[in-house]
Amino acid sequence: METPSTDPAPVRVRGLPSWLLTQTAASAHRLVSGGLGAVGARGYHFRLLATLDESGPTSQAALGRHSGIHLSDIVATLNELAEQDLVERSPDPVDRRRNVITITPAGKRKLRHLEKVIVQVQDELLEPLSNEEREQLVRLLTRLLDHHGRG
Amino acid sequence: METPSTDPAPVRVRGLPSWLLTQTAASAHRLVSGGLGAVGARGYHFRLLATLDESGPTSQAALGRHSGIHLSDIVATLNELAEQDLVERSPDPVDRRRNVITITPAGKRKLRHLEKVIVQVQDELLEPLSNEEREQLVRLLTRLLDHHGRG
DNA sequence: CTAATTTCAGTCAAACTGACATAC
DNA sequence: CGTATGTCAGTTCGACTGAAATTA
Repeated sequence: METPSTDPAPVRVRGLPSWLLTQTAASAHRLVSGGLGAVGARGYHFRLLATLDESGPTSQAALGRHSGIHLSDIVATLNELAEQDLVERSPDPVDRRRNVITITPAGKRKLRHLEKVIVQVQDELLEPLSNEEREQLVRLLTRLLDHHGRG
Repeated sequence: METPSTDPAPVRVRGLPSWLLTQTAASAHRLVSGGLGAVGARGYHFRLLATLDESGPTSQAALGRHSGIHLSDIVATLNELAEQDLVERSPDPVDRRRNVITITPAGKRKLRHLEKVIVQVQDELLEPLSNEEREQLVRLLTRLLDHHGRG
């Protein structure tokens, strides 16, 4: 129920980059989930709304390519967003396989709200680091991400 | 099935530390899972065996405190490890609530094997970074982890 | 025919919750 | 009594798989 008050891990584990990454990611996930959950959203909702807002109306397949979210999850997440009238699904007249997904005004409002939450969470997450250190971390992680994910 | 060949994320998302962390952690998890999965293990197995090897025979509750794994997951993971004779569960004579968990010789052999796998994976994970950068990353993540996780 | 798009029905690992029986 | 321990059954989120139907 509550945080146990002891060692995070054995020596052979706690120095491992992969462990440090997954653990700090778990912290980040706790913070993000907490923040978004407090306003009835979760990570995929934010990521999809942000992707959609940036790309303009698109197909679900394109949404998948631009968000890094799997197509099957796109379908499910869009169902949830559409139910709240944050996005609109309409058939594409020029290609009848496709749906055109559009973010609604309510969706844009929600997105702006979620963005505020997310920004606050970043600050909580990075609290112990100076500005230079934060930038350093972002640069290092970006390099790792650029390298993998083209695999 | 295969990697989509496009943008990882929209601008408002791809600079977020929380997103970078969870995505690099996902890469790390893919690599670790792949490596461990190839020898029939997963993260909890390695972490528990390592914790156990370091602490010597202990109770499950202590194991939970020292590994950062939830008690309920400890139970399930120990069931799996015991089934493969990598650990032994025996009742504690001085406190009959407790089980004393001991790593077996086979468990130690397995642990040594898993360690090799894990070390290789670290190198794959950090490939694009210099040694100094790797140390930097480890320091920054450790600071974050020390800060959070104390509640 | 092949290829792209959407949908559905799953799996999986990790983290976590709540309840319960037992023993200290 | 309250607290610690072990067990079980369950959820959540994110990532992922496989298959099917439709249309280009």
